[in-house]
Amino acid sequence: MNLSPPVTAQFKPITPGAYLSDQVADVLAAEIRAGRLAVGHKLPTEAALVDQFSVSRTVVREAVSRLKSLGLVDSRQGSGVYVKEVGFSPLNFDAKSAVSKQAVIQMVEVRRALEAEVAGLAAQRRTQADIKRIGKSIARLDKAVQAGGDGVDEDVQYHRAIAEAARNPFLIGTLEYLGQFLRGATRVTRANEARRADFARQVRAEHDKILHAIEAGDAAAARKAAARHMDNAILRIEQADPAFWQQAGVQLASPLVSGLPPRS
Amino acid sequence: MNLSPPVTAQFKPITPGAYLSDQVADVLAAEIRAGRLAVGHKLPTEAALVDQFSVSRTVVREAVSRLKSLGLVDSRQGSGVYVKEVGFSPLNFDAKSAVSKQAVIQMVEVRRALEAEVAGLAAQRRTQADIKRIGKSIARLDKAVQAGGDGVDEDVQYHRAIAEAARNPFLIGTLEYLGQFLRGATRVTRANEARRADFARQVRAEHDKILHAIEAGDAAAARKAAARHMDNAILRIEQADPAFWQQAGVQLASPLVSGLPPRS
DNA sequence: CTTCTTGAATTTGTATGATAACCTTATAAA
DNA sequence: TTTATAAGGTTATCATACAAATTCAAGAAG
Repeated sequence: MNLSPPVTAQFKPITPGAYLSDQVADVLAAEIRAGRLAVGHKLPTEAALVDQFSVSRTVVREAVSRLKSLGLVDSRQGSGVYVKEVGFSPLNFDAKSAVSKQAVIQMVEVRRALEAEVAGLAAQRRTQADIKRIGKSIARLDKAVQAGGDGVDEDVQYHRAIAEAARNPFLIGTLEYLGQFLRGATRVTRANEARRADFARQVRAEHDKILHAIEAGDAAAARKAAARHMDNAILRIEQADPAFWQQAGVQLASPLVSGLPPRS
Repeated sequence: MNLSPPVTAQFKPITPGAYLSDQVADVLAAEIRAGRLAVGHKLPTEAALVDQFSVSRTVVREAVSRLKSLGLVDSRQGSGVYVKEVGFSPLNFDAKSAVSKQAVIQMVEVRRALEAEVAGLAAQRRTQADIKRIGKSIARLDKAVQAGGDGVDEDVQYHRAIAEAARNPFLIGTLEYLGQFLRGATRVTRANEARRADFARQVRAEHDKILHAIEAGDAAAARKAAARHMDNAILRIEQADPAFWQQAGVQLASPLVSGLPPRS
């Protein structure tokens, strides 16, 4: 019957001092990565782990919970916790890369490809509700701009609304990932636009053009409009305040003091 | 005094059906990523969260525990839970996604966008050395096919050679990331191609067309050819052996590369 | 003998209460 | 002003109980 668990002996010093759940989670994660708990196999039951580690069930459960969020295991109520097919190495650009102008432009090149695809798919798959959402997001952007805001958040919302119309979670995910790095640059370029009414009008026109192409179901036009929008974004970045590319570097390069929370 | 917490109102439907801790963790993670819980700020206390979500403290603690392992927060006993300086959260598609036909097609849609961009940029930026490398990779692919191999590795090399000509490390990185998930599907489609000489010829012609457009410096043609190549890939996937979509899960195991977020 | 049902045992999910360890703040004392 | 001390708040851990889902074996039905 008990053919699965390699019976992980008693692997534990578990010293007090550090959090117990951390220690248990680390030990279990190490066991899995070392292959001593092979994929598909069942972990010892919570009760067994409680015994082996001499900790409470609370600690064991929190540890397992963390393994779950690390993607190392899956739990099935009534059955057990199983080692998952170990995931793929995640995509993780160097955060420092995000601060050079060249890197930002390169990332926008990636985004240009994705935004064009998203717009094209959205044109093919959009519903009336999608159109409405996108239109509303443009309205919100206008409102924010007129109120004197930079409209960064609204701009993100606008692009997200289009992405959702494309019905492709991987496109959405990848774009959001890129968005993390481009947020700073977006803020600068939008601030730039705010200073120049012609820029603002141009951006507004670009947004409208994309929406209309999507509404018309014209995938080719939507792709072209979205790509154009990103091309212009690159131009606007290149014209942005050069000072940004210094100060931003400093701000992001500062060694984070993950220890203490800021006293505001 | 209580100047920090943005008092996250009551943000919750929390429907039963899925695990409560998952839902709470998702909501909190979304709040943080959306910036409504700014960095350095303190999360509501466990007691407050219990009230707001109407769940037990067990659930809240497991949810917070998962946020910790995601690197979104840090907790300090006796003080509270604080939103951490969010490093950029890596892109990490669910590995399970790689085995459904629909998901694979959606990923190829992402890849279509990127391959088109890559081809276009390569056409603009290629050097003679690039052309030579790409041509060689095609030759290697031919050789592998004639030798009876599936040519998966050579196919990857071919696409990588083009990507390098685009001179954009982020494009390369994103494509390689996707490649992890699509490797299994690629193997099947190529096996499919190997069985049908007309398919093999078609693929070979597509590869040549991309290369020639890049060589000619015709970005538009290169984009179109690459997109076409991916469109056909989707068609070939749809015609692939349906049995694959059941068994596929088994062979996806890959050596994991310490995907753990840095621990303090 | 095979197949299906049923029910007990197992296992994870959730709820609740209690205690310990640690932190923050206010107050009192020097 | 500075330092101690006390009080309360907050997270960490432990313990217990029940709910929900699964597993498995015994037994009934064919």
